[in-house]
Parts: sequence; C-alpha cells; structure tokens
Amino acid sequence: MRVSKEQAQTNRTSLLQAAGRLFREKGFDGVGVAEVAKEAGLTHGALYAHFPSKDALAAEAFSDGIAHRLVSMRRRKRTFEEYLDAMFSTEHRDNLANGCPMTASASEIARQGTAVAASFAHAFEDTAAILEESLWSEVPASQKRHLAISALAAQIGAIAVARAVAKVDPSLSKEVLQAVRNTVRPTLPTKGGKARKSRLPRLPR
Amino acid sequence: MRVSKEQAQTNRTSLLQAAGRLFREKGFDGVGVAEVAKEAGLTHGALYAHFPSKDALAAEAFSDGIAHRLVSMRRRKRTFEEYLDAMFSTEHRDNLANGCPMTASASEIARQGTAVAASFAHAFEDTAAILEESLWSEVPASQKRHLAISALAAQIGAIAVARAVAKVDPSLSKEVLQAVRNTVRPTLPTKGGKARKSRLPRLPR
DNA sequence: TGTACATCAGTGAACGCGCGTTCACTGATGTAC
DNA sequence: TGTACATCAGTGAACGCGCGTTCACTGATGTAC
Repeated sequence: MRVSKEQAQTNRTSLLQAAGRLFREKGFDGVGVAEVAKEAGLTHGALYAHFPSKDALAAEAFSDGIAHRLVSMRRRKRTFEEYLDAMFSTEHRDNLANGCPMTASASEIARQGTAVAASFAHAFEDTAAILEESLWSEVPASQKRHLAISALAAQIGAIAVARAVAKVDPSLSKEVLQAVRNTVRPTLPTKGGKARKSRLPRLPR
Repeated sequence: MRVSKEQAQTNRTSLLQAAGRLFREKGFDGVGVAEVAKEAGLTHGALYAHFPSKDALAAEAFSDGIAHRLVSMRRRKRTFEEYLDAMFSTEHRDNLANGCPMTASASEIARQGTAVAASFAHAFEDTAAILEESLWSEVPASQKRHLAISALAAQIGAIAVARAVAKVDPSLSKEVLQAVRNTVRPTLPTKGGKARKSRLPRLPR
C-alpha cells in the first residue's frame, strides 16, 4: 500500500544504508536484492520503486557511503598522522560494515559498471584532498598531493591484505599494517643532519 | 570416454590455467564452472573428475598461478628497483589475465573459503621473501622484510586503484602508480649529508 | 602377442536453487471539488 | 471541513535464467591372462 512521502524517503535511505553495509561486508556479487530489501524492512519489489536496477543501487550506495565518510572527516579534522593511525588500525581492518567503501571493494570496482567506477574515482580524489589538507605546512606543497595519493592507495592494499590473512596468520596481518603505515609516513626535509621521520606537530584546531 | 593418463593430466592443467586466468579477469563470482571447462576444451562434468568443487578449483588455481610466478621470478633474478618497475607498470595494470593473482583478487579473498585465504597468505610470504632477497646489501637487514612487505602490500592497493579508475580517469591512474612507486623506494642511510633515495646498484647476476 | 574385461575420464541431460526483474494487485496517501 | 477519486509505494507470486552439482551412460585405455 501507499505510504507517506516522508516514509518513502526514509525507506529509500534505509535501502541505501542496508545496501552499502551489505555490499561492503559481502561484496556486490555476494548479496541479492532480496537480502538488501529485507534488511531495510521491505520486500524486494519495493526496491524497484526507488532504483531501476541492482547496478544503479550499488553505484548510489557507494557514493552515499563515501559522502557520509567525507562529511565526518571534514567535521572532525585530524592531522595526517591521526588519519594514518585510524586508516591502518586493526579496528578498521575488522570493521567491514562501517569501513571505507573503497577499501572494501577495491579489486571488484574494475569489474563493475562505469557508474560505480566513476563514483570510485571521485571518492578517491575527494578523500585524497582531505588527507592533503591535513599535512602540516612543513611538507613542501609540491609533495602534498603525491603523499596523500600514495598513502590512500597504499592503505587500500594494506587493509585488503590484512583482511585476507587475518584468520590464517594474524601476526602477518598486523605486520603488514605496521609496515605500510611506516612507509607512507612523510620524510621531512633534513636540517643539517640526517633525515627525520615525521614526529607530528598538531594542526591548529 | 576414457582418455590416456597423459591426456587426463594435460586436461587437468588446462582446467587450472583456464580457471586462473578467468578468475583473475572476472573474479571468482564472475565465472561459472561451465565457462572454465569450455575454455579448457571440456564439458563441465569433466571438471568434477578433477576437483571436488568450484571452491577447491579456485584455491588450487590460485596456488598454481602463484607457483608459476615464483618460479619465473626466481629464474630471472632482478634488482628490487627492477621488480618495482614491473609491479607498478601500466602493462601490469592492463594485464589482468597474466598479472599477479594476489593483486587481481585482493579484496575478494577475505570473503572466500579458508583454503583460498591460506593460499594467499603463503603466496604473500613467498613473494615478499623474493623481494627481500633482491634488496641490495646496503639496506640494513632489519629493514629488508619490512620494506619487502610494505612494497608488496602497497602495490596491491596501487594496482587495484589504478585499475578501478583506468577507464574513467587515465591520468589519475598513472599518477597513483607513480606516487606509490616512489613512496616504497627505500631510503638509504645518510652519508654525512642528506638522505639519498635509492639509485640502484645491480645485484650480481 | 592377442583377447577379454575392468577401469574411469569425459559427456550431456537433469536436479534444485537463488538470482534480478516484472507485474497485477492493494490500500493508505494526497488532491480536487 | 467533508467526500470522491486518482496516485503510487509497497506486496508477493511469477518469469526466465544461469548457477553448482549429480549421475547414468559411453567408449577408449589399461590390465590380467
């Protein structure tokens, strides 16, 4: 039966959230539309009143998931090092459902439709831009984008590997996170002596 | 009808190769057993004379693909920098079919069975060990494993991202490969002055 | 070496199943008078 | 404000389809004599 416009909008949001979470946890091919609808408290038929296809749902759920992450990153600003701590943490590794959509689906994106790929590209650029802003002023401007991009891409690999081996070799899993985390930490310009690895001045709050 | 033992062995190998290639190209869920069998010149029923299930086929095809890569890496030794050149190349990015199985399936491994995950863990350790040996003696022994692991994991992320955005933003795709490649290059100990980024003495052949 | 027979890799029809999608229908919502 | 009616979000049965797996059968291979 018909529902109010507010209720319809709420249902649409529920579908997007359920889809985002389930796709992150089980992959695009690992979840059916019926499961998504059920999780949102609806039947599968209702889904097609909101989205023309599963593909369209996937693309929109991905964008939506990223948008929420960007908002929360911008709201509570952190230093580059603090972002690294969060990105390479075992908590992030173990939290598929609420983790980064890019990280969850990285190797599957190339096999999805163009809509999902375009969402991914924008998500990557936007997230890298936030990371770039978090780098303190000591880092030469010319290197900031370079650093942000490589930190983000390297983290996607590190988390994917850490998740893959987590059950089978937990110590390797932690080792990978630590190794990559240390590698992407920027090297500051030398001051007469040897190069310093960053030891973090905080951004003004 | 029955075939000779040699032929049966050949067919088994064909199945493994076809499975490896197709799974790399389209993902585990993107290929059916019928397609694998057809690619190997057989019917789907024959597959079950060689493997108990699709899962078992996937795990063995993965191990087999890695084994072949390790053999070819060990045969033609390269320096660490040469490995990096190959790993972060656009050729590797565009060659799903013959690329690294770990890179092709990274974010899907955690959702597969334990057999595939165990194969992945061994593959990662073995590949990292070869990279570690390729690092020239100037690098402190204590850092070698660390460097090898982070280069490998970071590369998996870089290639995944580069593949995801290749169609939609080719210049970002190249930028990611270059940025991560430069980041994982080891920093040599300083000699009185500033730190040097590696400029590559060759391994003895 | 030649013959009879057991073996078993490979074939292809058939199985149940869950998938994405469609559609006739329901009934509360929103609207026109 | 009250009534009649059009709208349309949501339901659930049904669609065709391809999936992984099973199995009775085939016939060349391998083996025992």
